[in-house]
Amino acid sequence: MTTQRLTRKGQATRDRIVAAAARLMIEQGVARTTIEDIQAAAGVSPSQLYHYFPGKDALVSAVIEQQTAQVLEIQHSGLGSLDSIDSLANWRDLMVGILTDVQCAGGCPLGSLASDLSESDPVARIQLAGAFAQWEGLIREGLVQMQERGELAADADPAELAVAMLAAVQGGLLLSQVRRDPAPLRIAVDTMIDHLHALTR
Amino acid sequence: MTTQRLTRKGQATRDRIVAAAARLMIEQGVARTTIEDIQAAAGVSPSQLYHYFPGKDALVSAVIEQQTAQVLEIQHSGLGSLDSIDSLANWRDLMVGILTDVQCAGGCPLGSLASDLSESDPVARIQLAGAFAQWEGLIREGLVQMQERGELAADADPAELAVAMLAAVQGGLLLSQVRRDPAPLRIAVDTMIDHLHALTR
DNA sequence: GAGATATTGGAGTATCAACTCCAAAATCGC
DNA sequence: GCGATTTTGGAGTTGATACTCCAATATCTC
Repeated sequence: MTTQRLTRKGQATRDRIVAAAARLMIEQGVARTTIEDIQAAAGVSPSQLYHYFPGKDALVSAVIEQQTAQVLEIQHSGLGSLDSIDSLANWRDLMVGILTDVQCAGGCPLGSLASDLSESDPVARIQLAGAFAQWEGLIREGLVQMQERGELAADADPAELAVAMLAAVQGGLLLSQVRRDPAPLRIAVDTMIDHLHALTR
Repeated sequence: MTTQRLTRKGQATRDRIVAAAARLMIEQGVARTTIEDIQAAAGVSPSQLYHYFPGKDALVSAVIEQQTAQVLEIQHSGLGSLDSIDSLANWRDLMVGILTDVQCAGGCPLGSLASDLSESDPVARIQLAGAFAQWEGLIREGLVQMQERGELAADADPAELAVAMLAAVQGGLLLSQVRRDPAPLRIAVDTMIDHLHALTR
């Protein structure tokens, strides 16, 4: 009902604010990102920002929502046709490529926010737990499909393997971020792919 | 030379400050931790804190140094006798136990600091990269020993496996922190142990 | 195109956080 | 014990930050 109270121009302004906030919060952390930074980056005045968001918390929530959608979208485009070891390799290349494009800066948007907010914002923590659950679900479904097609051993546990794969992605991204080198992500994911491959025999 | 200018009492005060700063910075993030918070937690006055540290940056550096030593110490006690798949299982239990003790709060001290500081403090990033390199080296050496004893396939690559294992630990800790559930860490590390086990055949 | 509503500009405020200063007290070497 | 040095107390300063307010303007609906 309140959704339609936004004009086209208003929606554009709101989007611009969220995009600027996301970039800054992920890049330098939520606490280090000031409202003034966001205003400058989005090119808006204080009254504009507070017209669309009651405060910083609401902005954080909007950023998490937007980043969740974006990450799941990318995952979907990479995992959409997950039906073989080869497609997993493509998926790895997709992530390594994105990471290389940004010179390994920022790590995983969701991972960074999770590490940043888990202990200081319980609401955000739960929101992020949901995001990871969706991501994990996407991976699990792919593995189940592989299993149904006989490309994965029948006694393998897709649920556990999905958790391990997501952990490899997150841990690999963190190590790559710290070292400014895409190798850790590539190695971590490759090792998990090898593991799946071994389970196929 | 300046090292001996610290009295026993002074050393105790300094240690108290670092311990308080470490707890707060890891728990709620560096930027959210104020000097005043640290003063209160350590029971010291502003002049005391600034007597031992020129500013917040120096305090961050001291915290990283202390946490690195502590994590490597724990790893050493768990990895010291790394000579079999069984000892890896004990190592996993050690980490899961520690995580459970703190109700999955905080994640990995080094991982939290790395995610927090990588983009905003280049000096800290390099310091943390060194810490992870040491940790990785510890794991790698264990795997090399296993390989020499024939408990790991000769064509396995201990260097890559060590990176993958560390990524599994970091990713598992992050997911466990977000979900407040030790299972992801356990599953991620177990999956890597399974992988090593498979490579033994 | 007129009126209701959404959007915007920009000055202002109260609070908080990092850091300073100087003098008093405790500690150490001899 | 005495002098040099380290350690401590606590008030104060400067700047930043989240958020407010109100009037002016643009945009939609009909």
